[in-house]
Amino acid sequence: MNRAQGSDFSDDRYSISELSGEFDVTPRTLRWYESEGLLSPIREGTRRIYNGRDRTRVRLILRGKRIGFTLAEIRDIIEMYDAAPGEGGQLRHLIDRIGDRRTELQQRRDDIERTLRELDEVEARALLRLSELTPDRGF
Amino acid sequence: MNRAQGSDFSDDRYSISELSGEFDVTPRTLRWYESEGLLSPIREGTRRIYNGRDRTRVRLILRGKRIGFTLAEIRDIIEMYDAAPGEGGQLRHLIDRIGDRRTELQQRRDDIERTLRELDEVEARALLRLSELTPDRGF
DNA sequence: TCCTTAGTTGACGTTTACGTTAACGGCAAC
DNA sequence: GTTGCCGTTAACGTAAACGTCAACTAAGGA
Repeated sequence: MNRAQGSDFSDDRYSISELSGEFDVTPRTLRWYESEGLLSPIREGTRRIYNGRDRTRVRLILRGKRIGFTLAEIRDIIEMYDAAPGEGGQLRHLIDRIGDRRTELQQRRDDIERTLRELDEVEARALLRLSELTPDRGF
Repeated sequence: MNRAQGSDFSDDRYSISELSGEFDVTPRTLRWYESEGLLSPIREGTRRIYNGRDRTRVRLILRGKRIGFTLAEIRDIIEMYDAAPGEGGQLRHLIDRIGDRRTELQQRRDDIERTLRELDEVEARALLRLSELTPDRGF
């Protein structure tokens, strides 16, 4: 297997400014995510050291934000990602939670596609009016 | 054309409690949307009277919120919907704005689909572990 | 040794999108 | 005429997600 290359290796080391620089967020933001239980960098003395797993999580967090989830929801989703094997009841519960999130996500996706189609219409009308305004002189 | 039926008729009349009840938001929320320039019900004395157009807008607003837009962004989008015919420059500007929003929406949709696929994987692993836990006794 | 750089912990400030009283107005019913 | 009921404005409160200092520390160079 091919070392590094942005894959999720736990022994990669990033300072807070490296990681915040890479994702274009402030250090404050990463500290906030940590205080909300979304990241848990190890400490070296007093300083935070992030690893590849933290880096992956930051990516997931930012994607979650783009989708419109709150940090609490994002935490909930990420926790499902690395849920321990667990016993039967827990597994069934996990599967239920996944189902709920899937329903939400599908709803959002449908909302987005409806909006996209509406924008298509608005654009089509605008293009039509534009073509009426600037008659085609056949160049 | 077929009267009423929830279509966008401007002479439909709704009180604030009717409209808020229908969409399961509080009156305060509708007043807030008005203060932010998203709704503009007429007044009868001091009371607000909403019409079919307002009703449609509430639907659009709530959909925008589900997608994760702020009210300012939603206002921006809705304003594009009923942009006046306009002259050439304005039309071209409108078309640019539509392009920007489309890019955003597509990005969000992609984020959603990535997340959906990840949840599928998590679910598949959970189902597998579950099946290992509860051996199929062939009933 | 002193300086710079990078990082730390508070703690208060800010924006968004409402929630929550408070105090009042109008009108129909009793 | 007063009791509800629905509505109004005004104003302060709140949760989320950071921004923005301030004051301090620790490590590494010149």
